[in-house]
Amino acid sequence: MVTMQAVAREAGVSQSTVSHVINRTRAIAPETEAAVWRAIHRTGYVNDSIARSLRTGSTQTVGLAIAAISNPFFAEVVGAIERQVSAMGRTVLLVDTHDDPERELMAVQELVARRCDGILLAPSASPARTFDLLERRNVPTVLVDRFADTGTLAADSVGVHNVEPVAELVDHVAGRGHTRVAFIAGLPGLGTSRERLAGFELGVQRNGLDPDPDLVVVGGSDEQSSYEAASRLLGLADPPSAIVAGNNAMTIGAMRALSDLGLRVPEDVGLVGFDDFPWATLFRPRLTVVAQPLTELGTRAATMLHERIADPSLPAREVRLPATLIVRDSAGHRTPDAGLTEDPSPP
Amino acid sequence: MVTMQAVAREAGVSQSTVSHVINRTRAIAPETEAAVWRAIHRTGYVNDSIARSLRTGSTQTVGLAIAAISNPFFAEVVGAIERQVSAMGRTVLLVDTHDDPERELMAVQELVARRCDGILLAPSASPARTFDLLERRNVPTVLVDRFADTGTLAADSVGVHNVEPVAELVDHVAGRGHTRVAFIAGLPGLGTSRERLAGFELGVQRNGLDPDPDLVVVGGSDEQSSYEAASRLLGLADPPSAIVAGNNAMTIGAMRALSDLGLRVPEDVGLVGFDDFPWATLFRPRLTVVAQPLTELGTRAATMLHERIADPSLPAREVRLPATLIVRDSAGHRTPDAGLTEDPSPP
DNA sequence: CGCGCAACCGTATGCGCAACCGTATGCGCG
DNA sequence: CGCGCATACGGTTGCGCATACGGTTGCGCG
Repeated sequence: MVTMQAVAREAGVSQSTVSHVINRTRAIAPETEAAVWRAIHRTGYVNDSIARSLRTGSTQTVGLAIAAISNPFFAEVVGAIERQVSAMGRTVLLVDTHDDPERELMAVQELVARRCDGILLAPSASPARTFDLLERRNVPTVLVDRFADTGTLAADSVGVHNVEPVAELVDHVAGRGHTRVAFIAGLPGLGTSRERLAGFELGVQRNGLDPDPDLVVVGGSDEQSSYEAASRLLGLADPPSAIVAGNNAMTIGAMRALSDLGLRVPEDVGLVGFDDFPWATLFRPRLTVVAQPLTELGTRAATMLHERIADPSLPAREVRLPATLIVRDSAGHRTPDAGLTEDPSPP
Repeated sequence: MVTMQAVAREAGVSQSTVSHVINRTRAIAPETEAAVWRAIHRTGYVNDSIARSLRTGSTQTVGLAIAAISNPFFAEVVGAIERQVSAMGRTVLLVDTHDDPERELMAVQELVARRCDGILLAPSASPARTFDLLERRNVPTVLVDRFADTGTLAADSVGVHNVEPVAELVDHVAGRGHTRVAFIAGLPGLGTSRERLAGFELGVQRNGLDPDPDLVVVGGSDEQSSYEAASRLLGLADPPSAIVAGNNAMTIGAMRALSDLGLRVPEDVGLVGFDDFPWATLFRPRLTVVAQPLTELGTRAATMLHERIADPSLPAREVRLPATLIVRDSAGHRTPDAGLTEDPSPP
């Protein structure tokens, strides 16, 4: 272990001078500084941030607690977060909550124990105890993607508008002539699930569609349970003519179910969903979806956390980014409507 | 900040007893232990791992240095790594190398400074200085995805076979009747680029295809430069009738180029690539590709690092996982061949 | 020539913890 | 009764660093 002591000995100065050279924290004679740098390079010294952290109380670290890192949706957000956090001089500690309140609590505990300067969290369905911990330990916190009732915890939130975009998805489907439209909802309790369901109900209402409660099923936010939900939907005595799915995995699940049932999209059943896909234009059918600004989501979250770390007394802020409807082919062609974003990619 | 001291005071014992209770590191009288735990819960104490790390010299942390976290390929690997690392009681520190030797060095320096117990690295094209650092600091290292000459650094490597699978890709294309087959190669210097190019050349040779050097172009491993490479290829006086792309992003780039040129796949030009896609079966055309076992890649890498941390004197090991050809439609239908994995998904 | 002040540098301390070492107590046994 | 040993616990140190504080120069100026 090459320590500052060793460098100091090598350079013929005291350990404190080495520290000051490294941190530019007081005036140093040019020759002295040069000697120190030379010694640093000769010895291959790397400043030990563990010791530094213990001393300063700051780890220059940000905790990122999310579920399903392998979901391409989160992947892009994570990428943007890493970029921004690192640009602001910190490092990302990555933990997976697996969308389970218990594991979320443990994950955040881990981050707290590691003295992260702040935490980026995509909260699970029951984040109360996690919020408790965060508040007791005064950890600057920013919620990503999902909104939640933070109680007395002063945390910022960054996400997209969910209600209106899903309603617009329903508008679009209705405009294509569908009247019995179903919704595959996400994991109950999640902010996004709640809001998107509300958006669906708003859309059903304002388009005068069939409000049959049988048309709303819980998809559990993942592909498998959505597959089952869609199968159930299509098994109804009076099945829907179109389906709205609450996120990307559920859209795929529904897609597979339709395919296994020998149903074509959009000829037999319309299918639209929340979340766009990388390379979505290569899909057949080309899915009509609501797309989120993933990169901005990550960047904004990181920036806001940065600000909150700098001033923890900041009032809680809520940022809603726009989610935009991307019209492609999967809702059918019956009544081409106008005024919407048409995807410019090749057929 | 509630420290061990505070807990000790609260419980009426010494700080050292609190430490021993927490770490189960010596016998404690049941009542004493209970009192300590009670004090811990009352005060909301969380063991400070910064201080512990300084003392023990182990951070229970693993550094993960890769490029382009937002690439779905790496996303799945990262997910698997996080799962495995966390299962083995450590936390992941995430840094992005951006595939640039300079930034890679800084990223690894960062990880070393944070005293990671070990490092998982997807090496850039010129990793020599990074390897130097790793060796000087004796950091247990495992290379992921890309193989590289580690010199005197005793690092393990985990990746897939590249040569034979790419050659099989060429076999397949040749079997479909193509004779002028082009290759879009990845960033020069990357182990994967080198090996896949070798695989292509092997395939060209053993199938007696046109060895025209103009048919091999550098795609830079990303979508944009592959787009340009593919455009150049199709602008040739005697253009290829099929293209093999070196990774997923380059396959997409080529796809877009063909599409913009008004060329259909596979009718006008055949296109196959390395790396499968999530939801690849929804693509039209359904791409024939070589798929990597991403989850196993991550899991194995994490496990091997674990073992190397436990015993740093382990000899360097190299693990090659199988990459399997998944035949779909994108190379054309001229001569259906047999004996290969047929993708079972719906047309 | 000597004082003051700036420029430069070293000494010493403590961050919170694990672990070494030492002490106290109780108990069995010769 | 006293020795030896096991059990239970506390005091103390030092991990590597940042930083408060103090010391030592050297130089300008009256």
